[in-house]
Amino acid sequence: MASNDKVRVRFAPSPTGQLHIGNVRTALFNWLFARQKGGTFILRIEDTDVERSEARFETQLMDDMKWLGLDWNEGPDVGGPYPPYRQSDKMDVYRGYAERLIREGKAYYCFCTAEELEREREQALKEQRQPIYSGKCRNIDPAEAERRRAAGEGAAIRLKIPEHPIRFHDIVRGNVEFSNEVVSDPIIVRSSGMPIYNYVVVIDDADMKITHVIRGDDHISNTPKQVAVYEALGFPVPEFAHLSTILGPDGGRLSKRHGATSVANFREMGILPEALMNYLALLGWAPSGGDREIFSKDELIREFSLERVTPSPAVFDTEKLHWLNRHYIKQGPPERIAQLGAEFLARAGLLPAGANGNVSGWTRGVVELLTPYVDKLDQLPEKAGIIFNGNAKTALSVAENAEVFVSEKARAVVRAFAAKTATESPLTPERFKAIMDEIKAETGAKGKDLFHPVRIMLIGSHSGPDFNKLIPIIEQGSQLPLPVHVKSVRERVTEFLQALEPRP
RNA sequence: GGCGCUAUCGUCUAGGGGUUAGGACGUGAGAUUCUCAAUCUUAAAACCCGGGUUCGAUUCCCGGUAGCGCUACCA
Repeated sequence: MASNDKVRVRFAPSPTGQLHIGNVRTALFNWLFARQKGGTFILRIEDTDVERSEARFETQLMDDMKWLGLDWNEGPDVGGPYPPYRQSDKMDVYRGYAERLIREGKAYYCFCTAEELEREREQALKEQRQPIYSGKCRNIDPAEAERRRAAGEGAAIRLKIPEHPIRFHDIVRGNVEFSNEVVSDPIIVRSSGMPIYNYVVVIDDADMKITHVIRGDDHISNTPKQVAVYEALGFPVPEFAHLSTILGPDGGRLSKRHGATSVANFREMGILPEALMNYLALLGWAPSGGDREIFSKDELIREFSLERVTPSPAVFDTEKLHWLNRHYIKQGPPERIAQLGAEFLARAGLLPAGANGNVSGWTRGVVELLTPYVDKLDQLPEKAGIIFNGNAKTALSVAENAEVFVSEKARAVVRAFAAKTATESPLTPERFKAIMDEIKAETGAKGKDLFHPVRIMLIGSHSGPDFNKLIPIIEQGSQLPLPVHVKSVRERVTEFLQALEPRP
């Protein structure tokens, strides 16, 4: 291909379900390639399977792509110079090309019924033969075929596969060759008149001047058929790049039984789009040197290269995705992370619903306090339990906690803390520190013996965030009108002491 | 069954005719912190098997094995 030819690539999903993680990875690689080359990224909807295609999936798919940050230059919603961008709107075009192929003797009508073909296939399998089409209708005289059709006989259209091996170049895998012995004349138009994927995909790619076909490697065995269509139609054959499959932990194709598999799933879990993009890019691609893991969108665009894409399948590693997500949660703009985190808290009923716009300083503080403890944002409400769900009895019912108070010293610490904070409302971190120092001196407790009892009293666990950050959050929260009341330090202390040492 | 694709730590990968085979996630240990998380340091951990080519193969070639895909009037 001439170097001045503009790169044109496409992502061509079928709107038959949620956007799968493997498919977005394909979309991402197409997009990165296009953006790097200053080319065009096209979105095309492949909905020739009317049985399974649904409009709602098409809308969601676009939303998911936008969320990830993938934008397209041409598509069903934005148009472009080679419309239509939805296959169902293009039936007459496919029909026209099919008629041309028939006229030129490169395709023929096949009158075999589905049942007949099924029987032939079974027979071939039983006899250990290649289950390919017999070619029975290949040599029917065109005039005869036309007559039978006119008489109302149903017929599909088949393409004649050439008598030579079919080879093509793949950027990821090198040269690939298929013997024509194993490729039977494929049906390109059903007897119902609906064209078949392997046929329309070629017409669309050719019509849209696609220069590089980047797609999943489940298409690799279909490629010879498609190359045959290109050649029959006299279209230039594009470059191919077949991306490996994404596997689940058990080595099987990543599917629902492995858990989250769609972009929507990850979004709902509170995976940041930049984390997902970064992770997906690393699944099958690595920069030279291979010693960097963190890539911003711009860095990916700059450094991505199809030549460096690995041909081998990759197991999806949720742990690594979480690691990247934690990284981006920590590194991301605090405003934005707080906003996103607040949405999850609001959804759980902990914050007023519709807290859109900018979140309050307090909410931001809550998110920042809890953020080091989560892999993904949907874990925030549970972690926020230390702020919203303080309950002394529950805390003491945990064996680990109860054990601490077997010690008289621990009880003394708690009593002293209660006495000293009785008049402190709100308690400040400075006063807290001073009080703890006093208790340390008075009771002789220090380190864990000093802090564990207090921590259990305040948040129901002996581990948790830094008191200096925690206490202001609790005290301020207790003053706020929230759907779930945040107990103040005073309330917590009183309640806890009552539970620990009930007094009439 | 046939055809195709693939094969480096548990996982993602870098590398490449001679290397202490590098990085990251995860795991173990240590440091730090009142604790946990985070952070930092550190350790263990890999070239699928068999032939061939070669002075020398993890690397190149062939075969095997395994995994995955295709083998549709699905996409």
